Amino acid sequence: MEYNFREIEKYWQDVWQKNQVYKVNNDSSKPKYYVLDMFPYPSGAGLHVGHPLGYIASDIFARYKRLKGFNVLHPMGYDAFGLPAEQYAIDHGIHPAVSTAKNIDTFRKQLDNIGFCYDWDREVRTCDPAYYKWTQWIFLQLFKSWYNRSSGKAESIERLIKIFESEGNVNHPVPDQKFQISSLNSAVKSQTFSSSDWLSFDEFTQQAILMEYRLAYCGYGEVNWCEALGTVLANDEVINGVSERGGFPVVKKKLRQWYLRITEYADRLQSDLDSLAWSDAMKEMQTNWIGKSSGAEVVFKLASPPAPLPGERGEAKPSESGSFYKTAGNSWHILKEYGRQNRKNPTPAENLLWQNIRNNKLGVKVRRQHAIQGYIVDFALLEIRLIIELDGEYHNEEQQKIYDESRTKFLNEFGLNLIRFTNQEVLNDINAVIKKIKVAIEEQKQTGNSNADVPLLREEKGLGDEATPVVRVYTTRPDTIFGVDFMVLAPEHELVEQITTPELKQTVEEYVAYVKSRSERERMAEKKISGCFTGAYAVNPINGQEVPVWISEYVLAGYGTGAIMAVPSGDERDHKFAKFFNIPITNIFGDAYKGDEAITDKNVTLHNSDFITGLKVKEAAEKVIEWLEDYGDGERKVNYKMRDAAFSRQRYWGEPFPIIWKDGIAYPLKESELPLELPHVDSYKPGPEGEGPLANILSWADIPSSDADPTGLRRETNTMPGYAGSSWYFLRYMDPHNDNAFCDRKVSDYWNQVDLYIGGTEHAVGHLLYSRMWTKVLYDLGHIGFNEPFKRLVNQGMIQGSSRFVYRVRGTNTFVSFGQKEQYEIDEIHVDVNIVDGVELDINAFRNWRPEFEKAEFILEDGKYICGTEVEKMSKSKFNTVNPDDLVSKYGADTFRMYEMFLGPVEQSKPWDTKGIEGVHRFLKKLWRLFYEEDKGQVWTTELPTPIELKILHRTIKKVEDDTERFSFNTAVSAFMIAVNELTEIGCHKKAVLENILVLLTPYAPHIAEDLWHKLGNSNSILDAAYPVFEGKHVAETSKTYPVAINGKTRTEISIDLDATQQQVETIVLADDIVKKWLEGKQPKKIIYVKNRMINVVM
RNA sequence: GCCCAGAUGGCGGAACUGGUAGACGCGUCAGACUCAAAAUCUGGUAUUCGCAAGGAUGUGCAGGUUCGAUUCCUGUUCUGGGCACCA
Repeated sequence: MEYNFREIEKYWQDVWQKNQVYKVNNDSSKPKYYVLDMFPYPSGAGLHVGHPLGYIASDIFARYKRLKGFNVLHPMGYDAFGLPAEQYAIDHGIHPAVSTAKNIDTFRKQLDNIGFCYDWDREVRTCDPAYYKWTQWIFLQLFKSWYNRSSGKAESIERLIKIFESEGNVNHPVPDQKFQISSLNSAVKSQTFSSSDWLSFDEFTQQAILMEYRLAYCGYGEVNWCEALGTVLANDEVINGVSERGGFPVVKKKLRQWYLRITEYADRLQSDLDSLAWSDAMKEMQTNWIGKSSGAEVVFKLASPPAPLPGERGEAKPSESGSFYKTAGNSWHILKEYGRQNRKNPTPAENLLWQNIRNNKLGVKVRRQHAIQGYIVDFALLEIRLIIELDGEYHNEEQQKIYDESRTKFLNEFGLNLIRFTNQEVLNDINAVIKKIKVAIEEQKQTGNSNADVPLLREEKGLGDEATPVVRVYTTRPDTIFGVDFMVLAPEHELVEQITTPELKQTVEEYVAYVKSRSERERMAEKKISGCFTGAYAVNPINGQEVPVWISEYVLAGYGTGAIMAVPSGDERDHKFAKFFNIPITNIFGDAYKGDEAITDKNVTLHNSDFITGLKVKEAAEKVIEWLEDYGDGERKVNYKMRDAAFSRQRYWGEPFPIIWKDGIAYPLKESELPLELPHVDSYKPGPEGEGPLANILSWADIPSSDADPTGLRRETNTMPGYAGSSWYFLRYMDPHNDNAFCDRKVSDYWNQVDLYIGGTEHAVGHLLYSRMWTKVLYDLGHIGFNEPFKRLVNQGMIQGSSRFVYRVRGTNTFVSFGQKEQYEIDEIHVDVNIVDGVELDINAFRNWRPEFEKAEFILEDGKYICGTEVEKMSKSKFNTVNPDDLVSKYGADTFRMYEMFLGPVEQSKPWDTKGIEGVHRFLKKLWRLFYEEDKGQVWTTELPTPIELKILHRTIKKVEDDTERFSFNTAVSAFMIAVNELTEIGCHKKAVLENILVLLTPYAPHIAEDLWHKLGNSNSILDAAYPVFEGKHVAETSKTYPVAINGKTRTEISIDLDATQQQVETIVLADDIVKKWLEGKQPKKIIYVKNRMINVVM
């Protein structure tokens, strides 16, 4: 009886299906284990050998866990929305739903071939309305929530509205600092409003404000717009500024877009990484993506240009925030300077109070000696409009009282409340004073901001200061502030136009236009230094130094404030920039700075830096931040590199947004109206102005008028991006048929987190961050009971394609072999790897491959045509894909599974090579022969095993179990081979040994294991057999053959008892002839003996 | 440019915690069986010097730490993945 794998595999796959052996229950007395694969995008090319690598690994682990007694959830589905299906539809006129369904069928057949243990009852498809109903539903939860920074979690927008109604937004500032509430009836646009402000706003304004808080929100963002194709392009589709298809120019265009406010979760996404069993590399990538940095935001005022002589310059250009070139009036500067002096010389009481209330100790920002409308107040809590005054000594009590009253009255008119303490009160019982302040703050929060007509205070400047334009820069190195030599703005910074002097206007505009034509990646990758002076100067707040303001593409608008203070002596890029443009460099590192390289070492002491001279980075940074906060010229700031996630696409094949627009307000659909199904279209052309194709379907997009809503309702015509459906699919598998919830809470409580997630590193920052965020939102809102989706993550490597090339002599039909290609003008052509044996082309197969090559002529070398090779991504267009079906039909699923594992560690990327598959196939045949031989028939027996056989068995149990646990599947396969080789060698055919080997083998080669298991007389399925238990006694050794090295070089081997002492070992070693020879009669310096490892004689 | 990973015989890889470098498999060479082939089996196979015994060299490259380094450290080269609209 020979190993007829085709028959066996077909038979058992049918039996397993009939008996529904892979069906998983949501309740079980066994412990649960959830093994998940990253589900595939069902591309038209079908499954290639790279796909199953991770699937086989997870299948092995799932089966292994099942043998170990777990209730294992191991599902599969399809990430079925996406660009390629739509592009296919544009090119071939086949509807994405049709081509996707067809592709899924192919994938399914291919997956079934390999014999996975998926519970297919739980399959999900993201493009199925029953599925995306819940994607839309979760989107609505995001839309209807905001992130409460006080409680640190997502909460319902209803609650936010209640807060606004009762206290305005003083305690919950707008997340986006750039946002200004334009409807505020005030000379000063602001981010802060009171409860009465809120109540006075019209619905449009209220909704616009709420939009600034929603976790899913609408804003404006730039897209790649290709006028010629009339469509928005993915970054992928843009190459060097032109479209991949057709090579048409691509420009940036601003469009209304949906976003997810993932930045609010930055901190939690960062800190919760600690709880995950992911590789350090993966955590590091996410950490770097989130990019948390702490530093300072520093306010640089723009230097006023020299006062124009009368008549020399026309009217100064007024700006929106007041008149730009006009000074604010002399009194303001005098007051501010006066305040500054006061701060430098505080009274003891002031100082004590300041130390106790500074820096958010009250939860409210406090400024001291702050100028407001002609007065300097001692402490100003501008956010909540509370002033704390500390009275000096009473020279004239009566007069002081009158003065205080008038001052109080005056400030009250500006909506400011006052509390007052005496010096004595502060000095005698500071705690009582703090207590009173806290009470006042609470009261103020409850009742404050009642005077809606009064212009709002701008937190950063106070009243009276509006006219001076400022640039805020973000820096992670505030300690280097004395080394600032210039400032650089991102070319798209909003102030650029305003500050550029007329002489430089044209140069700046040209430079900005150049930068706009470049992608962000090109800008970052650019080695050449470029930039442009604006003609403006900014004042370093710390030393009053005026520095030139430049623009350059190396400063990105999206990061920090889009502006940097450049410190050439302390930053590599700033240094190169200064050298390139000959900007004088201030050295703040003394002798450490040699003039040719910036000093980025953080252990260097600062020089030439006023009050931080002599300090090191950390301490100096603290002092500078303190100084900036004291003087109101900046503040401590935590910054993230991560940006909010763009969540809309101008495409057809994605989830429609359950949103209806009316008069510029987004209204969510009711839950009962979900799913909002994707309408059928016949054309995939984009809508006018770059909107998605849905905009063309007026019958769908424009909602018919009715009496209740007479006009103006229009559906959102963008669709959701690919990662929408994949951000939560692991939850749907738990409860895939539930029509009342995305997943029943009881069920998600049972299955809980994914215990093992296997997928590629290419998802390190996209999918893996988004699904973490969605999980956290669902957790915050109480829909699930865990806040991380994937407990353990294993990254499978990429199987690359090994491409083959032929070389056609240009303009002919002649092909030259690899060795002679240098002698001709040639075109390199990808050739199908399946018609190349190694590097030798099958010439006949090539002629038959495509009609155009039918009459091909060849110039051979040594009678062969040798192809060129290159390792590339596996893709249909490169003709380097290998179809697993071919291998399965030739060698069987068990061989294929084991070979994929045998290739190397799952985590490692490697090019595919089919060559070695024979070896694995031979191994399975050899295994079979332990049971049955062709001529003899059954050879297995029921004899009792010998100690040596048990040793082989138990060594294998240990090795395979350990290797499976640590995902070292390639070495486990090797252990099986060793076991079978050894058993063959000693002629062991005993059921007692072989049966156990079969159970160990089940996860790897389930078909042959099940078949032989039954042939041994078992009637139950091996899938639920008991995993063999390792017993150390069978493998125990009493002695070991030690390698003996002389001076670290192995010279001989000596067998020594394991319980020998150092003394005994030394005696044995020194008595050895070879050791004696190498010692040449000398005494060894020392003998290193590591038990069970090695011996080293040092001379 | 930035972030992450990798580099070991002709090839895929092994060496798990700093302790015999090359397990296992492919390929290849020699042999057995055979009219022959396939299949199967046996033996050799890092490079190099040597008839052999034995020696030297060797884990991308250059250094360092250590009795001992594929493993740790510093620098460097190349390859792969990602860099926000491919999935």
